[in-house]
Amino acid sequence: MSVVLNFRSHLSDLFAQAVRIVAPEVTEIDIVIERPKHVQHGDYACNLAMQLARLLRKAPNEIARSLITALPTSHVVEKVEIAGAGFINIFITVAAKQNVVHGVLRAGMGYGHIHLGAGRKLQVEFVSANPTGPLHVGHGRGAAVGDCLCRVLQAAGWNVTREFYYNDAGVQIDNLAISVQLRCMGISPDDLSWPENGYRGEYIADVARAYMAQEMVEADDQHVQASGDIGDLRAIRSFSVAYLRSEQDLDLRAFGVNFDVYSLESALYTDGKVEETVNRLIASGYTYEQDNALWLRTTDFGDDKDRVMRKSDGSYTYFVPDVAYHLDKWRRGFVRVINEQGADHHSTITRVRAGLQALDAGIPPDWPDYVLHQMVTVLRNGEEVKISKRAGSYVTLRDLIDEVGCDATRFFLAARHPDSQLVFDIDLAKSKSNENPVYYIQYAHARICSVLGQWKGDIAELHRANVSVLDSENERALLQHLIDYPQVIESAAKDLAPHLIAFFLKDLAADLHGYYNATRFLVEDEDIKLARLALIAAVAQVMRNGLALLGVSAPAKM
RNA sequence: GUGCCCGUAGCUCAAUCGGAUAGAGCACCAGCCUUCUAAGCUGGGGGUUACAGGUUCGAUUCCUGUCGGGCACGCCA
Repeated sequence: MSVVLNFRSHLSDLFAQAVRIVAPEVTEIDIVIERPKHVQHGDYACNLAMQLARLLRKAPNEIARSLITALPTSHVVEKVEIAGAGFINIFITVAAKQNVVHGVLRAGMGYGHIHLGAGRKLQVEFVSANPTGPLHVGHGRGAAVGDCLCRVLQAAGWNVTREFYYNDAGVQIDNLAISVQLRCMGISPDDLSWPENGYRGEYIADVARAYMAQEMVEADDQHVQASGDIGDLRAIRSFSVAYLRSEQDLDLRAFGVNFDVYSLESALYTDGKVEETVNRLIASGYTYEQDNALWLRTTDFGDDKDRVMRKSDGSYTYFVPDVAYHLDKWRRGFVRVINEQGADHHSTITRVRAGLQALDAGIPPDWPDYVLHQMVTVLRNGEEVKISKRAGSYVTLRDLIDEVGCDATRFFLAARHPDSQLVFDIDLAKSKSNENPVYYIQYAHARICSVLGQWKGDIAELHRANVSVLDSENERALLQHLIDYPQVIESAAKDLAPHLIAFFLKDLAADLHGYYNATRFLVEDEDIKLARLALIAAVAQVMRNGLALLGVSAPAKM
């Protein structure tokens, strides 16, 4: 008897065959196999009969009966029932469910990996903070969501590239260079001569000190030696950018986020890609000159007004290198690109897509994809920590990692739907108590490790456990969770919603704690003992796999 | 004013391309440690899914409007 690990796709296949017999004229129909909320509705449910009712002009119940008759037999199906308005409820045999324990133990770290992406090239661009200051909580959310998304998509079979884009060529960088230069000259933001657009944060003084001390900084691909020459704005500029990039890289590394590719806006200029993009846009006929500037008719592609490409001073707006950058992504062969950004950048979506359409390069109109996360507010001692752009003060990612820890910070930032505003309660994230979901999950894993450690047996023995004795309510619930795990990865990957992993793990941990309290594992009966240990070993494996997707550790002891 | 996102238990949040009786945690109440980690478990109360319509077998989910919160509306990024 073969072990079926993915019941949903197995059932989907069975129903597809049934449809070919019952309604051969219907060729295009989505077969939805869902998990009912209530146990009396079986393990899986199919609404096919209701979907077909209108097409076939027959009563759903009648269609359901025909479908069941036409359904090929399967050793994993215990029985099927018609219920409600025409749902077909499917009950899986207990033996098939119990076998998932062996499936998980055999697959190990690979359990839950699916082939949705089929090895296709996908790129996620995230964080992409300007090198003008330290990363703050908002960037942290982008880093956590983006990185977890990458891990989920990899588990779903995509060939994922993590990419960071530095806007190191615009007006903001000029402001940065001037701010550092002023600090080098001993002028502070309190001074009346401090420019309106200057950066006021204390970190600017750190950059200035390092520059004056002729320090050397390394940022990924470059080494920059400070000359200490106050008059050399270009030198100050490149040193400042390298310095802040290097700081950001350290923060990200401490956060467990590693990028495969760093792209620099400045490189798009030096490589001629910006110029090429401009020429192509002009050639496409969507541009025009007005008010001494060059415009792109983005309104032809759904924008609410046309956008300036080349300013009256001759330089380009940020949006031109953005288009050039995305054309480059397309040429690098990414079938799918996902840009994870703060929602305050949402207006760029229409613009970038419009620019790409104007290129007439065969790029799909809805390419690239976007995941936008909403704002993060930070709570300390029950009060909101206000950010002050004027004073340049805010809660940095580094502060959070130092104070709260990497695990809790990642979990809190990734465990909510990106679309909803997030309140980061520092005291809650720090608390080592039952209020903290991170520890709740990790504790479940540690408890299992502790039991397995006291057993002192060889894990390989568990592969031979007779799992047919696993039939209590707690055991059934845990088996079902193990079975659901690959499906959760599929949902998270399809919906670009990594927070689903966190909720799954909370549920799994709750069931494990319940089981732990209700059951003794190290009992006399060898069969029962091995079966129970095999089950919790499989649970621990899935917890490790799931936590790995969040980038959160799975400690064996707490 | 226009566009996008959000509105679910007192609080923080879920809800499987529209599915069957909307779920967790916290807080509150009552219990469980001489037995594998009590950072845990068991039970209890708590809802007109902001509001009003519409679409259909069926709506927290889709559409329209109203109210409330956030963000964006630059030749900044």
